[in-house]
Amino acid sequence: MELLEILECSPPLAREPLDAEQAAGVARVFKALGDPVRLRILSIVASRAGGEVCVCDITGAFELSQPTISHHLKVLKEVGLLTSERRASWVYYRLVPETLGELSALLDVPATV
Amino acid sequence: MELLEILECSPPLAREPLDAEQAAGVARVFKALGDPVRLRILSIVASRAGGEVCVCDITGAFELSQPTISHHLKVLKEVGLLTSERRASWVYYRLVPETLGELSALLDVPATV
DNA sequence: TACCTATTTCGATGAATGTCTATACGGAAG
DNA sequence: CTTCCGTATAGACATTCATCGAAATAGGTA
Repeated sequence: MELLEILECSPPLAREPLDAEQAAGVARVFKALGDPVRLRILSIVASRAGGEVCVCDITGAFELSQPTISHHLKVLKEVGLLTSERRASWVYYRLVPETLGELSALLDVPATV
Repeated sequence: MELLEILECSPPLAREPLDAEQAAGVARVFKALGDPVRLRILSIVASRAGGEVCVCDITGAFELSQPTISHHLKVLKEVGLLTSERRASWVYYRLVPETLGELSALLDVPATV
């Protein structure tokens, strides 16, 4: 169930085929990345200097309703790409760099030669 | 329209936010990766020593109908992850390592420190 | 030309997804 | 305690997607 564990146990695509369970876990994460809005949200959070972004900062960057943004944040959080913390009235989202790093390693190609 | 070009022009997520056009292009590729069957197909092709895989070899690895496999191959090909070549009666699929490499770079995190 | 085989395309169906509006929750301030 | 602000959830709707069976296409062979 722990997606990060599945990612850690999955070999790079170029080394050996994924089994069904690994593929199912990895696919969940990529599916979360397969939406333009979520990609932009993730890049906003990932590139933020302090590492934290308030939800209100994100909703301001899109023409979408607040619940829609909240839904996308939830999806990114469920697959382990983001975490959230509430402080006072605001909720701050933060990147989980380990998850992103595992994905990057999974796709890495060992030099085309 | 060239997805590989879009990938090449898209900065790593951790460096700067994607604009709408970049996000749309990148999302198409990740969406293609967001299916367990396609991930397994891609890993089969990517890890194959000779670099080439016949469609008949792929269908044998799944419990799915042959047209379904063909559909997934088409999706992977449309986003630039695979290419195909016909020789005699058989079609051989091959990985496009540049596309995978661009994706890996996009997700790369510069060391969490 | 006709035939065989491997592959792709077509049409349909049930499930999943993105978006919205309306509502509920949680903390802060009068 | 009541009200307000920011955020999350619930329900609904239209669209997209994965899968299948059946039919069509393409290469090679004779």
